[in-house]
Amino acid sequence: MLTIGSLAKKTGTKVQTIRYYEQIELMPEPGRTEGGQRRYGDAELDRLSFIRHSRQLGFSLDAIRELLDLGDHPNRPCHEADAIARRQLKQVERRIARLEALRTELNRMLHECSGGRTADCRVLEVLRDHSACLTDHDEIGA
Amino acid sequence: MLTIGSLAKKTGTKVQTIRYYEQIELMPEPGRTEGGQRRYGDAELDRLSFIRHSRQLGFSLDAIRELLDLGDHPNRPCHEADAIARRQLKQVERRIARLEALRTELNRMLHECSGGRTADCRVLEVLRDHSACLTDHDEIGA
DNA sequence: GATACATCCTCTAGCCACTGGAGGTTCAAC
DNA sequence: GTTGAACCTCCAGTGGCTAGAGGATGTATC
Repeated sequence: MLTIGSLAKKTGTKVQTIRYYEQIELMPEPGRTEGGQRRYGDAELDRLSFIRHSRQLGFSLDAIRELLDLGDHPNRPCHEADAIARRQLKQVERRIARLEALRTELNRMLHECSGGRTADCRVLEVLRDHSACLTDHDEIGA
Repeated sequence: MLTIGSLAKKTGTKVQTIRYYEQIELMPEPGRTEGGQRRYGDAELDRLSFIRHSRQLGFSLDAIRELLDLGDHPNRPCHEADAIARRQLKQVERRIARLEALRTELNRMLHECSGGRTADCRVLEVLRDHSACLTDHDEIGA
């Protein structure tokens, strides 16, 4: 039986995060001691490990909820899990493309800056004037 | 003189976002009509364009605050703006590296999945067992 | 059995950067 | 004068946690 603290340590999660997962019903309500402290078993350890690992791969909590659900039905066909992962991959690829455009633009900006007064600063100038940009970058944070 | 709606349209910002920027003092309080509606001039248009463009390049609102401040002091040396942009570039590069690792892992996961029952699903299995991963990916969302 | 003190508990609020909605007012055109 | 789009303020919610207050519990040591 694990306390919330040792479960946290084993999974690299913060204690508050575990309680948060319980609150949003991503983790089940665990058993308690007489004094009211949470105690966890192996099932919970596995579940939390799954969640954390999925988070590290960038899945949203909603996607993880779906994946956990699929894992509970071992006889269902697997293409749903596949689809979720594929969706995640697409999102990652979109983000990479976008960040690469930003990298290009930032590099160009920095490259052109000669290091004089801010009045002549290319960095500020580019930011002031979008038309000085070579790349399109319309969405924010995508 | 622009209404908040036309300023929004010109800069590709939502009306609420402009009011939000005013609230956090990123945009100044504009003049008002007798009836209390906001009216904007060219200075505000320029400032908001600068802000939006910087956001598109991924700068945080705090960084933008600094950049705007620098723009107001044309005789100060420019290396501060440079440093902010360089910091931003570093962050973008870190994110790209991290996302590329995720892409690799997701691809591998999907590639190994043969499309049977969820009980045998490689996707779920990899998520269950971190040691099946080739890459390290310890931070979340970096 | 007492004491120390790390860890646990609940509850509330905050982070970022917005976004949406309720309920009411103003502006411009016709 | 009337319509109706656009404006106003205020409040709450998003995702995914994180931090802190103020108090209770659990365990090791004496």
